Amino acid sequence: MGRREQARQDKERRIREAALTLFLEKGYEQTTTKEIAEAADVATGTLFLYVQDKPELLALIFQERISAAVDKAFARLPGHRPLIDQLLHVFGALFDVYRPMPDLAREFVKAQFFVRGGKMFDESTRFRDSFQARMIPLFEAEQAAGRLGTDYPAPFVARMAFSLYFNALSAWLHGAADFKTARTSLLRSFLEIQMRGLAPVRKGNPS
Amino acid sequence: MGRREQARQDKERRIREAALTLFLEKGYEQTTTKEIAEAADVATGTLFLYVQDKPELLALIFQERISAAVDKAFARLPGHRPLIDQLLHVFGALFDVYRPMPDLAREFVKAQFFVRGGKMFDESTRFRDSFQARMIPLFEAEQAAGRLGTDYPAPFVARMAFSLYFNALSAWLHGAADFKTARTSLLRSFLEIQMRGLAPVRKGNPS
Amino acid sequence: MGRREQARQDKERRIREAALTLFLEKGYEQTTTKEIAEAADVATGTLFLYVQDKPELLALIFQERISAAVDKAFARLPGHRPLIDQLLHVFGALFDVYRPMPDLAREFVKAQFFVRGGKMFDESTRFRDSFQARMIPLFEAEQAAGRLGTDYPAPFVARMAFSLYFNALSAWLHGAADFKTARTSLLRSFLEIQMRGLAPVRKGNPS
Amino acid sequence: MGRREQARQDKERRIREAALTLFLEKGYEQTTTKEIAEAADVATGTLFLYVQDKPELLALIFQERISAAVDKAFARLPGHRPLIDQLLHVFGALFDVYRPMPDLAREFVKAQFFVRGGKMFDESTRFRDSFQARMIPLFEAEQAAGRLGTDYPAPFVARMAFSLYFNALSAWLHGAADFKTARTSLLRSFLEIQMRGLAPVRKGNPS
DNA sequence: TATGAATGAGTATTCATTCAT
DNA sequence: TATGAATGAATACTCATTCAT
Repeated sequence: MGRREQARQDKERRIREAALTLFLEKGYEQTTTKEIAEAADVATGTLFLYVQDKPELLALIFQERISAAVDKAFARLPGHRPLIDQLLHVFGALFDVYRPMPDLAREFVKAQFFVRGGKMFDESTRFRDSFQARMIPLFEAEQAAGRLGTDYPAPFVARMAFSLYFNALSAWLHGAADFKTARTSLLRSFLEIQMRGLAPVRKGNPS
Repeated sequence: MGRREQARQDKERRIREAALTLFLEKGYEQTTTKEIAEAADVATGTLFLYVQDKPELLALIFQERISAAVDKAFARLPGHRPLIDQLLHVFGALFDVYRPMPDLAREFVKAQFFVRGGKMFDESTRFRDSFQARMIPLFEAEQAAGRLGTDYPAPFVARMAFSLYFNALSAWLHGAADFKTARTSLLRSFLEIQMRGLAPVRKGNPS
Repeated sequence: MGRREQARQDKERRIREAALTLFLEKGYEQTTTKEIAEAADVATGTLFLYVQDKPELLALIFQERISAAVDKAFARLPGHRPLIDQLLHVFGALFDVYRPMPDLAREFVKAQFFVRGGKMFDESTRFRDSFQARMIPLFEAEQAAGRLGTDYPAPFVARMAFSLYFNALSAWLHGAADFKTARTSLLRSFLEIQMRGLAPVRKGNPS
Repeated sequence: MGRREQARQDKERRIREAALTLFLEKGYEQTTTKEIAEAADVATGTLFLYVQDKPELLALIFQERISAAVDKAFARLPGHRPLIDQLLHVFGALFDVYRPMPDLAREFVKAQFFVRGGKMFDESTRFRDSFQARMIPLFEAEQAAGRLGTDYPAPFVARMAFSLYFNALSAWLHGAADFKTARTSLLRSFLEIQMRGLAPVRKGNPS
């Protein structure tokens, strides 16, 4: 029971590590699946029992990190601080996952963004959905506290926030902004404007 | 003089038309440059006197349409209506360019978005810049009229607006929203929120 | 006792049926042994306890049918009719086995005809031999009755007849003749000529 | 003018020779197209400007030889001798083409016999047709001379003769008969029987 | 008998692009 | 300008078969 499963997990770990090492060393395109299999000490065919195709190796690498980062970010959420800081805290955690490997990150984002259909598309959709789902309560709480208007439903708000994060991330990945600018000022400005735009309409507002 | 130039333009037109026809018929990847050359009735090598590489054929197809659409959109700008309607008018014109060929549009966006360096990257950057430059006056006018705050400079505002447009477009291209929803309600909501978030802080506002 | 054996036969039947179904549905090459195993509800490895390799699945399908058809054909041999009708009766039975699945038949014939060595080659040789052996008495009887010359030994005659059958079959399988033409007129003509060519030299024949 | 064409023919020759050499050295399957290209001193891609696929390299090798052999055989036809000797003369020429390279011949025959559609299928059909067409006059002459019956049209007779040749050839290629037996006695017997079977019905024959 | 995870061989072919003419 | 023959890089992935359990 444990034996079989353990062997499996061990193999997957070796594959993941070999892929990461080689991708960082030689770049994604320059690395062949055969090399990865060799480095992981499995047969070429075995690799494809663990992933469906090469791009999925990227997913294998990032999804684990992203999951962990998101879990940690939500666990340590600075709930006493303004919403915008909480958002920056969470999105910043994502930025930090990508930071050490911008080239690979670009490949990963590209693969997720432009591949249609397939396991990877599904997983990326699932991630986005679940991520947004975890943000919704934050917006709902803000609405309940009267600090956020209710003209737009919380899910829509979450989605837009994610879009803004994605734009800031892209700006960095494509060289339009350096990491710090993108992660801090660009993202913050985007979210500030969004939050302001969603502020509740004050009663008795002099027109 | 005109003779030479005319022949040249005629060839380019044939190439552009052949490329479009074949791309729509068989898809971008499935179409070979040789086929396009044949359909355009030029030699294989001649094709590359008119474009630098295959992706540039996509650009050839879209840039012309986009330029025309943008020029027309700005020429017919409904200046008397609220800014948001003007923005929707302009961005909507871009949506309409892509509408008849979503698959090709996805390829084009992908090529522009994820290719780094090269003529195409430059042109795409130039387009974005010039497009945003044409929007800046709109925002400046709005600021001058006191309908838009000055916390954020107009260029930044224009850039964010473009990002929101791009997100709405992507939502359609990736099947997250149908065309009408993306072009109309999604884009409008995004921009509404942005505009509200950028509203000037009213003086004498009771805090 | 019966239990074990019955289970075995049941599995083989399931494998045979799954293979046939899938081969007809998707074609021989397009069907994987894994799919067959799944459809037969056995493990991938189990399949290879029942056949040695993939081509043998073809044999499994055809040999059963062919054996039955040949047995039946010889059992119902129209012994009172001319030899040529008896031959057509027997060869026709083979044609009828292949008729419902020409594509698969082509694969089978190819595998038998061009694979050298191996179990399948042996079985195919054995089949041909035994089949010809069953025909030999027919020719011998004809010779004994003085209706067939004795210049060529009956085994040789049987072999040539089989060759002619094979040619007619091939003509159909390769599209040079439709089924009916191949099975009826082509085969009949071939055999008629052969039989005439083997007619006994009449004594006292005026030269 | 001659320059271009000459270069082309030279390249084709080099490819053909390289292919033959390597096929004989290492076997058809064991030889890679890349090796052939290298040996012929052309780029890998260039190879495929001269043939459509690997099997066609076989055709390139054999068709030239076969054409030459057939032309020569018909040119030196022993017209004064019995038809059967003329047939053996022609078919024997084909046997002799294959003799020095039985393994390659088997591959070639297989490729021709079992590939459906494509350039090779067409060429093989064309060859068979044209070959049979050249034999037809022989049979017609025989019919005109009253040495061959007219029950079966000459084209059909030619076709059957070809079938018999093919069977004898196959017998050799598959090890059922050695070369000499197949080429001489097997083929001769087949044709003798056929010719006798097609002998004219003698008038005034006592029934 | 049965399982099913693991193996690993194995290369023809395309096609964007160039460059000698 | 135009031609079109020539170039050559470049690898992910399948799947029949095996074998440790």
